Amino acid sequence: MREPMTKNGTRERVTLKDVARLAGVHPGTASRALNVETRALVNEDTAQRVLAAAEELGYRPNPIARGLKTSRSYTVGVLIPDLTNPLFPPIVRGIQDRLEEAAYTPLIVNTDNDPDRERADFEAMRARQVDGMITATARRDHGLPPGLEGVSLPVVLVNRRLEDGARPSVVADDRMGVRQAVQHLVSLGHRRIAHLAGPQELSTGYLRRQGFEAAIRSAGIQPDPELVLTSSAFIESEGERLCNELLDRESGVTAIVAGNDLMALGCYDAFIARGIACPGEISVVGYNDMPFAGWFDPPLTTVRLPHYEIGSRAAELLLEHLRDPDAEPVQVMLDPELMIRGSTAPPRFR
Amino acid sequence: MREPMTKNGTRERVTLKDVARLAGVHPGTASRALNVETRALVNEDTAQRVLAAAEELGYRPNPIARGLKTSRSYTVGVLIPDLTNPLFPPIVRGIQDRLEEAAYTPLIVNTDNDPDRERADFEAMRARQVDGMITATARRDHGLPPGLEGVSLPVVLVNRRLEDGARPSVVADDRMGVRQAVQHLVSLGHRRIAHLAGPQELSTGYLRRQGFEAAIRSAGIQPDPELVLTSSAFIESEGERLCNELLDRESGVTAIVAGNDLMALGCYDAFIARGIACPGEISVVGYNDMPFAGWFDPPLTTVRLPHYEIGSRAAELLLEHLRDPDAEPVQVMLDPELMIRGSTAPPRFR
DNA sequence: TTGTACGCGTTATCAC
DNA sequence: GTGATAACGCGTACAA
Repeated sequence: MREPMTKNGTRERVTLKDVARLAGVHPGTASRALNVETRALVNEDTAQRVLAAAEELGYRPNPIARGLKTSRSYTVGVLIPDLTNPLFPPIVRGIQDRLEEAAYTPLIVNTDNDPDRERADFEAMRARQVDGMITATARRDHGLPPGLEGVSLPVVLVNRRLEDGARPSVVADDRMGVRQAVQHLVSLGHRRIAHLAGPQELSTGYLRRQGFEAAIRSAGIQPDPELVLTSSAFIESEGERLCNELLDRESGVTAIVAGNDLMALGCYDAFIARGIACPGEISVVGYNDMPFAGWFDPPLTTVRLPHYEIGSRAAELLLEHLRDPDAEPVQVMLDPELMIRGSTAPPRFR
Repeated sequence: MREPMTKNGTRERVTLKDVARLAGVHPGTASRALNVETRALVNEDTAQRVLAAAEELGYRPNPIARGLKTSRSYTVGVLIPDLTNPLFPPIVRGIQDRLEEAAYTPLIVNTDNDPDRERADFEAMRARQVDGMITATARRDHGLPPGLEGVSLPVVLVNRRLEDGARPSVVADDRMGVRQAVQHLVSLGHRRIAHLAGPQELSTGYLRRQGFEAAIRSAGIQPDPELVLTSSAFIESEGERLCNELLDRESGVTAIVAGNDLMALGCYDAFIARGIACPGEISVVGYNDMPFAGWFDPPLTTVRLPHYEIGSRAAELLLEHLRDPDAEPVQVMLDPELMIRGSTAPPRFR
């Protein structure tokens, strides 16, 4: 396996031309032989010669040059709020793995949920000639940053869908997830169930609240506006604040459906400070099943989302859209699963 | 702000040629005017005309074409084992944030610690003309995948350093971290301290074991080979397995330094199964301070690494190297910090 | 100071 | 079935 070397020992990058020369054919022919799409156009024997030559030289096509010609970059922009939020790594992993199969490379940026930054990132990705975008940001807007709604670039939405179904999207069924949580609590005997909702400008915060209210009604329980509090962010401190507010009202709550796991942890904080036993005196359900939620004290009952699959399906939709830009935008909705652990128990009637 | 539109409403991509035509100059001149480096070569007036034209058309240079010419992509490859390992997101975040400031884009790939895959990814990145690489894989090899050691591409190592200091690197001081853990246990009164080491082919596993043995000796404790067990992976089940093995030996251990937090959790598993109280009967220290380690039962005493800073410093080193390829490779070592929580206590002498 | 011409590595469109 | 050639968008010697 000889490879061309320079004096300093570094491998020169071997180009199509080198392969063609070694195979004794024209570069154009080599290109056709190497490309699966066009291999049929070339003689079987010569094709094999070219392939062998490419193998021997360790030839790797240059995607840059290819992109210049095809006006495709084989690159996909991925907009996520924050990689250190444990929600997103599995989603990103799903995206990457699926994309990689198709020889696409993801360009990942963190927007920190800042619309301005999202806009800037979006432009930057466009400048980099991305073939499409996957946005895992969850603001309840048009899917694209303000002012860019009309841009004709394949975009797949994650965690969010458009009312008019104008863009393909992959979401988990938040209504169903919350319903499972509520039904679980109801089956344990709870009737005074509260919801600490996430921010209503995020689709997740909004839908889970909707789902909560619907589930309460369909359980035959009289909805009580006092029992639904809304946070300004999906964070622990907000969960603690709202939980304290709720407990101050002495409304007889026996169970809480938190907007997500972090807010559930905030409830734990409040319980400890007040000396309330969980699940003895009050039950809590989280949302997301973040890593190691089963190791908390008590182990957290929560709703698990198929994060990895959400990512891989999103990549899949984008790839389909790239193949056939005129295809109908598909809306995928995946089922969540309730993980019953130690933070929920029958209510203790006082 | 008019932009050329096609019938279907999509913006055409505007090229240098369009700008030149509108400004009434030759594309070459437009190129010089647009490029900050060469703007001095062009008449002030014409430069302004070109800039105005570019602005009006919303011109964005095509990095693909530029890269083909300059063989620079303003792109950096980032090799990490697995994004869903909670260790890496903050590191990646640090890398991204710093790189973004310098208008570089990271290309992130997961190697799953598979040398073959790492090699393929590395080649793919090279094909994409990355200007440099950051590898956060921790195998104790040459820094580059086997067979690629001689490649002349700026590379910064994370979590690993070369004996000869041939590549810039950023690491946390594993020896110091383990020493802090051991000293903490010794100051609590422990003398029979065990170490469940990580895989020895990973630099982290290796160095922590070294650090443990050194710390034990400098604490004036007679080293006991019986008390050092080595795992095949940094995972919970391995921690459990080794912990059971250790306890079976009835060696009078009162404290364990686990190779990382997951292995510490494995110890928890073993304790629960055997009805052993932690920290009452035996203490455990983890490593990494993974997210929410303080929420475990008991809250885990562990060694915190400056993950974000590790990432940003690595990016910094790479950027410096890109600016001045002949600069001496810098080795950065950052200090860890012991987080004392609830899994450690004085030994109960039996 | 500006225009010309060429090349980067690849693919597409012609002839042959 | 294969070779020749142009073109993708840009940067840069070189000439003017």
